[in-house]
Amino acid sequence: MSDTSPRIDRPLPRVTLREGAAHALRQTVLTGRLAPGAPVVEAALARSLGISRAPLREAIRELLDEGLLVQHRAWGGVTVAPLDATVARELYTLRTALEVFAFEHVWDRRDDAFRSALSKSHAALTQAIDMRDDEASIAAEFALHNVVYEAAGHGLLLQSWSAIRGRLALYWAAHHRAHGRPGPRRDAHDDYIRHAIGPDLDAMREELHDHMQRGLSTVLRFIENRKEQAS
Amino acid sequence: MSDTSPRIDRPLPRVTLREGAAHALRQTVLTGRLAPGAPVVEAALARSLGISRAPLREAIRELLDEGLLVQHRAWGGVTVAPLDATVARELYTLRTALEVFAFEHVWDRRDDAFRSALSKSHAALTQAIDMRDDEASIAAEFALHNVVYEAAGHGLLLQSWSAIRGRLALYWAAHHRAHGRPGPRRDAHDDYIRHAIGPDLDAMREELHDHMQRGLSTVLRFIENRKEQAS
DNA sequence: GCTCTGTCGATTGTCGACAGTAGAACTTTG
DNA sequence: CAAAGTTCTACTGTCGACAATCGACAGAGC
Repeated sequence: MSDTSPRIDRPLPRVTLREGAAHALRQTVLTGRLAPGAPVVEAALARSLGISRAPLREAIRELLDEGLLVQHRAWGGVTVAPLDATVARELYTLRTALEVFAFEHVWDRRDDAFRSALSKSHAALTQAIDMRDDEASIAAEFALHNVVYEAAGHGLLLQSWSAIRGRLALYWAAHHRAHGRPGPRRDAHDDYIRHAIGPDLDAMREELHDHMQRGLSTVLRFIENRKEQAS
Repeated sequence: MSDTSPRIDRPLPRVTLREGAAHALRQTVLTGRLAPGAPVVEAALARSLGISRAPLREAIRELLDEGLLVQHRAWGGVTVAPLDATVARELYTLRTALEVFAFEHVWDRRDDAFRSALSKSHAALTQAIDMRDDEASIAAEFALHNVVYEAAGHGLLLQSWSAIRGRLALYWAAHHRAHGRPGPRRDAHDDYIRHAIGPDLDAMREELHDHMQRGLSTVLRFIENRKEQAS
């Protein structure tokens, strides 16, 4: 029983309107077309997407769980999550813990595929920075860290990381729009990669704390500037 | 401008059908009235709850995010999450990391209120075990660990813990129904409390790893027995 | 003038009905 | 009898309309 049909890598995603709406809404938030704090009105949004409110509501619930939208109480309406220094600090401290955990898990299982994926994504990040493509830089940085989380082979960890990643993207994207130069510095990940491939796990732990601390400082400075600019 | 109106403890909860349905469905899963692996059919459930499918669907999405339900693909139908040894291992390893993180955060801020809440919930747990009230034992153990997560004052951590807690409850509840004696051993948390109040953070870290390892072993044994019993 | 109350418009929460899909049951065909 | 094709059915995904709720505003009463 040979199959004459061409091999398909994976069944193409039967996309529902809810999934499409969630994706579109996510992009709208991350590109800032809906600014932090802006109200999200169901009827208007549904009309603009050309769908009914039912699937859109489910998509909104999805983004609420991701932390990109917030709802204060029932019938209160939902808004885009505002930028907040406390949340930013929590993002980076928890992210540090998760990434340390990821490295502890992957450490003894690091193979050539891991090292190659790491340096490959690092090269892509460097190139994106060189080309002054800020949006690509952000995506590349996510991809770089994603390599580690994927390699850990820990489903629950991956899920927790995803929950954080969404919020993080919100801050980076806002930063990106505010300045012309939003992406990470060109050499920001050199030490990170070096230690990630190296032999010393403790050194990697320390590097992670430093790396995150630097990232957090940048975000906090941005938030502070933004606040006094608003006043 | 003194307020003459009577003091109200808290604004009465404007509960929506979606919230009510989510709560009811969660209880149904955790009490095993819907066993792991069982299909969840919208129309039937909505009828039995006396509501329409729209709010129920949103409630189902909520439980999907909590990991209590799973959906393989669109139009595939959702089922109660099955018990799985790999997921159990992930639950306990990640939980260890989170709880270590929580203690690191709270360590220098431990005050009398913290210590009192801890010993209080420990007493409640011991009492529930003595009274052979298994359901109360589980609730009390959650409450005990919750004290730590709350005290850490880290919103994002609390959220990650909640995501894990739901799944954990699924395993504990199944274990609870299978055996007559499901709750933790009477002295299982003695060392935990002692170190949590004590001066040595490193000792607490080690105790956490041991504590979780013991819990994981119990759950894994249960899953294995369950599997061969099914065959 | 100030406070309270009733009303209105806008928005969210809910409903019943319809359309589309996947899998089971059945029929056909070699 | 087995394999492929064809209905059938139960279910999920989607829709438009209705009901409940909130915030703002205007008018009544003091």
